[in-house]
Amino acid sequence: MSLRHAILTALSERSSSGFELARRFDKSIRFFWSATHQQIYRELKRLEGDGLVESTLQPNSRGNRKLYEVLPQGRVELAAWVARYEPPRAHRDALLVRLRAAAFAGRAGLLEQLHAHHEVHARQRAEYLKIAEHDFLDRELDESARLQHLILRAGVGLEEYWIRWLEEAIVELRAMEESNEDR
Amino acid sequence: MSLRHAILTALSERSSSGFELARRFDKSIRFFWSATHQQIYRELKRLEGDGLVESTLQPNSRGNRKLYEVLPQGRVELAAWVARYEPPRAHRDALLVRLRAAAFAGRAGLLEQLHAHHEVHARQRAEYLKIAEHDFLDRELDESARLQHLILRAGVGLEEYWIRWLEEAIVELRAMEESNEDR
DNA sequence: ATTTACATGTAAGGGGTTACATGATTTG
DNA sequence: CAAATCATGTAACCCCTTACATGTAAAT
Repeated sequence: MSLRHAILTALSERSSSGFELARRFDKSIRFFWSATHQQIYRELKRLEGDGLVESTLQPNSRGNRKLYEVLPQGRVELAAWVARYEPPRAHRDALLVRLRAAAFAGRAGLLEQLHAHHEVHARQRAEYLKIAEHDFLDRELDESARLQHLILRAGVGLEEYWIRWLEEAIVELRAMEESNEDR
Repeated sequence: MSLRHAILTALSERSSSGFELARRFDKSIRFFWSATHQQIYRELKRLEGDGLVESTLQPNSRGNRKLYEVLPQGRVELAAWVARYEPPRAHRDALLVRLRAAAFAGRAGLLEQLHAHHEVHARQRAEYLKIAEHDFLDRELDESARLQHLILRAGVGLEEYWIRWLEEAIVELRAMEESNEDR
C-alpha cells in the first residue's frame, strides 16, 4: 500500500492535480517509488472515496484540472503508516537471473547487457548528483531538507554500488570469453 | 516474465517437483528472484501448457509428487530470453517513502525501523558469507560456479551497502532527535 | 496414533504495466 | 489551424500476496 502513502506525502508537500503529481513522481519521487499516471489517477480516486483527500475542479484550467488536497484524516493515516514497521522487500533482479541461466543458456549478449546497465546507472548517478549540487550544497538545511538529502544519498550510493559491481562483472565475463577463445 | 525463466533455470540445474522448487527458491534463488509456492505451481502449469516443461507423476512418493523437466523448447526459450535486453527495474523502497513522509507525519518509530532493517541486512549478509565460505572457498571454480559466485558477491555487496547507509541514517536521525530535545 | 514434513492446489484481492481513448488549451 | 502540451480517464492483462483447503508418507 505504499503508493497510497507516497501520494499522500507528495500531496502534503504540495497540493496538485493528478497530472502534476505524475510529473513530480517522474522527476523526484520515482527515485524510491515509481508510478505511472494510470496508477496515480486510480489511487487518487480511491483516496477520495476513503475520505483521505479532497478534490476541487479548477475552473479556467485546461482539461478540467482537479486539485487534490490532503484532508485531516489523510494526515492521520499517513502518520500511522510511517510509524508502522514493514520488513524490507526482497530484491528482484532479472539480470542476475540471466547470469545464473547463462550456465545453461549461454552468455550470448550478456556482456552488452552489463554495459547497458552500467550506462543506465551512471546516468542515474549523474542525475542525482546534479540535484544534490543544486538543492543541498552550501545551504543551511532544515529537517525536511536533511531527510531528503539522506534519501538522495541512498540513491547515489546505490547507483555507485551497482556501477562498481557491473565493472567487476564485466571483467569477469571478459575473462570467460577469452579463456573460451583459447580452446 | 522473469519468474518463468527463473524456474526454467532452476529446473535446468536440477529437475524437481514444485515443492522442491519452492524450497530451492527459498534457499538460494530468492536472493535475486523470490517466489511463493503458489506462484511456482501456477507458473509450472503454464510452462507445461506452453510445452516448455514436462511433468511425470512419481509413484510411491508422498502426496502425488510430480517431477518437472525442461523440454528442448524450454531450453530454446531460456536462451532467447537470456539474450534479450531488459532495462533495470525501478527501485521501490517503502522505508525511503517513510523518511520523506516524516517531514509531515513525524519521526515516531522511524529510528526503531532503521535498526530493524539494519538487523535484517546484517543477517542476510551473514547468510551470504556462510554460503560463500562453504561453496566458493579454496575450490577450482568452473564457469557455472564463477557466475554463481559473481551473483553472490552482488548480494553481499548490496547488503553491505544498505548496512552502511542505515548506519549513516541512524546517526542523522539521532542528531535530529537530540537537537529537538534541546529546545 | 499423532505429529511433522512433504506435496499440491483454489480463491480473492491488490498492485503494476501497456494500450487505447478523449478532450482542452496554449503555442507557433 | 495545426501541433504540442496539459489533463483525465477506461480496459485488459499479468504478477504478487495472503488466506484457505486438502491429502500423503515418514517419524516418534
